[in-house]
Amino acid sequence: MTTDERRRPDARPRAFEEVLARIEERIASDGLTVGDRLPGERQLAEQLGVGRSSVREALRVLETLGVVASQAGRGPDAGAVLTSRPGNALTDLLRLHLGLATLSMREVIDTRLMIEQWAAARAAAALAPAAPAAAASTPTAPAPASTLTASTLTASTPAASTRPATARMAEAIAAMDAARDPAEFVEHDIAFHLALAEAAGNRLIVAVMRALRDALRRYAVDAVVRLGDTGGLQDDHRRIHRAIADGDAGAAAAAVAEHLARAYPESGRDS
Amino acid sequence: MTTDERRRPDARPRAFEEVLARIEERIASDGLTVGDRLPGERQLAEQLGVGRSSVREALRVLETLGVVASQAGRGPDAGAVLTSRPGNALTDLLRLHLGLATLSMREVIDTRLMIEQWAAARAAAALAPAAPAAAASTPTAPAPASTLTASTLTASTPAASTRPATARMAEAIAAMDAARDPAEFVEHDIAFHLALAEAAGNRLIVAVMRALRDALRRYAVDAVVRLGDTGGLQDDHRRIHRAIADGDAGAAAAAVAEHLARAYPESGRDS
DNA sequence: AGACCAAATATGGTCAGACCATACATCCTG
DNA sequence: CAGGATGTATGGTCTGACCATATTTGGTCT
Repeated sequence: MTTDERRRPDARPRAFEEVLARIEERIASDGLTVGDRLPGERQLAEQLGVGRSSVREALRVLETLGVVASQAGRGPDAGAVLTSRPGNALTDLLRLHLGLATLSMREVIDTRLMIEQWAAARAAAALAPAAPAAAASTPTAPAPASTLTASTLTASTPAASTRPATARMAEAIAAMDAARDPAEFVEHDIAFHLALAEAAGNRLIVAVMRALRDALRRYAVDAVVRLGDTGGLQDDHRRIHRAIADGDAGAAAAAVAEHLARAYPESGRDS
Repeated sequence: MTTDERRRPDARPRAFEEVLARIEERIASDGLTVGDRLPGERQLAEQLGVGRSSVREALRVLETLGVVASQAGRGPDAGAVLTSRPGNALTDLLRLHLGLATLSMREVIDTRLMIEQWAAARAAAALAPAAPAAAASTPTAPAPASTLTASTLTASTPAASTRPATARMAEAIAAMDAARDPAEFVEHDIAFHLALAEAAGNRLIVAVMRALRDALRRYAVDAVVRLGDTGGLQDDHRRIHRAIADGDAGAAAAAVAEHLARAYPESGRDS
């Protein structure tokens, strides 16, 4: 019984893979960055000595990975432009693999818990006035995390990231107070926790967090409905926000842990 | 300023996107799982009323996301088969976005640190209640975490996951002792840390960890070369392994923290 | 001149058909 | 019955054509 390994163990690379490699190579060597345009499909095909369809397959892969975006027509924005949207790829990845039962909801939730706690502590530490004088740690505070412009990573919410993350957390809390139904509440809840992740200043974490929350959206709505009262959750949110704004990493982590225990009471086993 | 948002704000879906949706729908409704075959490209094209090239683009996307694998020829394994390899997608994602400077090495490393510590504590906790016996012993009871068959997620190392994760950790330590050069050492070091992640029993974490380590491979080799002596690292590895085998979450987390401080002494640098 | 409208053009999106490479299935032979 | 020759289904690739879209260009009218 072939466990695996049978899939293309050696096989000579397919044409589109060659194209993929050449484009990646060109990005690295020519120092192309976000916003730059790639040659047109026809031109690329001729340059690389392959058919246009192979070029298109390669571009499709790059688009899936959030590296390029194509636009028809003419002008500066037309053609394949280098972008930077790993978020969608992660979201698709989670959704599909959850559908295939390769991943369980439990695993996704656990991962979210891990990130949430780390991000809270990290965000608080980034905003802390001065280091607690702990030898052999934290050399030079690199740019106040919240200054980080994660805009290039935001998937479809362009408005975000214009203000400090802590401010957006406060706004999200207010919006949750005003929410009229669970779905709306969850929407702002996601914004709150996303802002929390951004406050930690790590774009990879933000992208993963966004994908996780997207995958858990429905689940979260059900949880809110089941809870009924969102007062406790809001108390938690306020406590988390305050701890981070105060730069108290310990309190932030503790507040998040409490919040998650409330939101995901059943430490349900696998599935 | 083109903040964003201009890219396909509404635009009617492209043919391959429709195909993608239909295939995903079919997976969900027909309850298809890993190992099942999809109809041939020509047949799919006819069923969905699109050209074969559109079907191929959709399949390319699914292949990129690690959901299908195609094989030419004839027989039971030919055609597009549902698989489960999110790992490659994550690896490609990281590599490309690192190349585009969308992500910095610092962010990747920080993420790795987060996962590593969480996994260590989690792995220890998973082994704590039931069998606090020695490592690589008593594969009897269905140990909560280590029993998890992550085999479906392993990218290209099919041999793994056959034995308890703690046993593989021990083997990796031995292999590192026998390593003759930094590259070889790092190879087994990756195996060690991957086994650690697997011991935590979360396939998503394992997939992410694998991608992170792949992205950091070169960086890790340089670090080992710079360090010169690997004795300290090995002491750490042994301490981590023991703490996990003993089910001591606190000690495991502490040991990992120490190890990482040693492996990544400085935290500047990016790119 | 300036404003406005029409044609040219560049670019991705899509399809149809052909042919090749691969690998199993089938059948024919000895 | 063994073993090779042939058949065939499947992905891989190329070519060429045409459509849709959006900018660029240029001409025309006021």
